[in-house]
Amino acid sequence: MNLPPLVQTFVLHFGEMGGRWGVNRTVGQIYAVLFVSPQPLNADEIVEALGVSRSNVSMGLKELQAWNLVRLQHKPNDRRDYYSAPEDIWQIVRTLVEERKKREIDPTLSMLREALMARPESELERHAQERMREMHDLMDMMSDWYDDIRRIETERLVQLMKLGSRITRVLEAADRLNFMSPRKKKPEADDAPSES
Amino acid sequence: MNLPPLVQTFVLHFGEMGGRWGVNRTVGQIYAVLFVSPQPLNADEIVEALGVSRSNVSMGLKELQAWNLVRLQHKPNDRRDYYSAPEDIWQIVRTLVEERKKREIDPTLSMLREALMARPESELERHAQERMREMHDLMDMMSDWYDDIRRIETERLVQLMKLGSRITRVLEAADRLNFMSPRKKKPEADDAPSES
DNA sequence: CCGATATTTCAGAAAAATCTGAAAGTTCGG
DNA sequence: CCGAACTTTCAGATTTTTCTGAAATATCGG
Repeated sequence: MNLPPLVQTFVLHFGEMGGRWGVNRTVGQIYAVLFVSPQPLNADEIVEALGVSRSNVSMGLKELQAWNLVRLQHKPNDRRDYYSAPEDIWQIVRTLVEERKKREIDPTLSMLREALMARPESELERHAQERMREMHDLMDMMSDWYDDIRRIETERLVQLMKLGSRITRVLEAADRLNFMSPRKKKPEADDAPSES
Repeated sequence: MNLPPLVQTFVLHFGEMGGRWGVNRTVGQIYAVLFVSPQPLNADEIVEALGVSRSNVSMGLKELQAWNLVRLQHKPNDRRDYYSAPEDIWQIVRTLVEERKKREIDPTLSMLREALMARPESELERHAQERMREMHDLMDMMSDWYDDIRRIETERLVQLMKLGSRITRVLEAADRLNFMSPRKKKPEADDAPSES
């Protein structure tokens, strides 16, 4: 591997982490190199940087394209393909979340939906199905939530995150202002309208 | 494998998914079985259900304990260990997020912090470090955000999720009402944390 | 169409992970 | 302290995943 130590540590770490994130080590390393590179790189430059085989890089780039994590571009008078990671790191996060949802959540949701159609034949199955329903409902709600907030623009998202748990105070205000649809919250002990 | 078809599909699916989530197939399957089981199970019952070796189950259960995903309990007049998944599915989600953060985010953050200390020796390193800083800042913010919202109680979280993107409307109100006071800077590594 | 340049495919090699059975370890009542 | 009932450990077998080199395929300017 032919990289300055600073970059090498970063690349190796992403290689390791890649494993936990559903891609192999090489794919993780390729992405790390692209991420820190000031310009787009072609496949041979990546081979040079990482010291893995050309074919391995080719497969890795293909996988990164399947994940929508890299952009392919060309230089004038150069037939080679050049790849880069998006400038905007928030865009990267969005893509990552989107793709992981597509690969993990969506298939699980559809498996659960199928399972919930079946008619339980025993008490054991009845209980199992009950648990699956809980899981389905939770994931379904998260899925809806994601579909909703993914449309919020980045700056607003940052604002929300910085607000953190103080959001709940805002939520109390929301209750009072009836921002929320049908659900009604039980009022706290309040001195204004006391009966008995 | 000795399970009703309904449950079997669920268990096999979680075996597959387990791989993507940093645990092996057997661990995923064990958890699936515990999740749908009406009572706690002992190791031999799991062996029976999944048709894998006793030692494999033993290692799987050990790993699930390392993830804090199972509870160990005992029955009167029975020396065997009985395992169960928590009743509360939200508790399961919280644990999963907590542990995944611990294993993926935290190590990455500390690698990045290290890398940001180094002095860049070239333009290439300078740019790489710049990108790492972007990544660090984003992850750090998410980490702070998580530390903050994890303390919100479940019911409130559900309320927030149901609110979805309408939260931005509330946020506009927040701007006007000046809810956003200057945020307390998080304390640096300090081993004598004071009560909230 | 040719030859040069570039990329992809893929069968088998290499490496990594998972799983197993046997043995060792632990804990208990008596 | 013993033996029965359980659990854990671990070296090697098995399976799965990853990686490579060689061959095939594609694309371009001339």
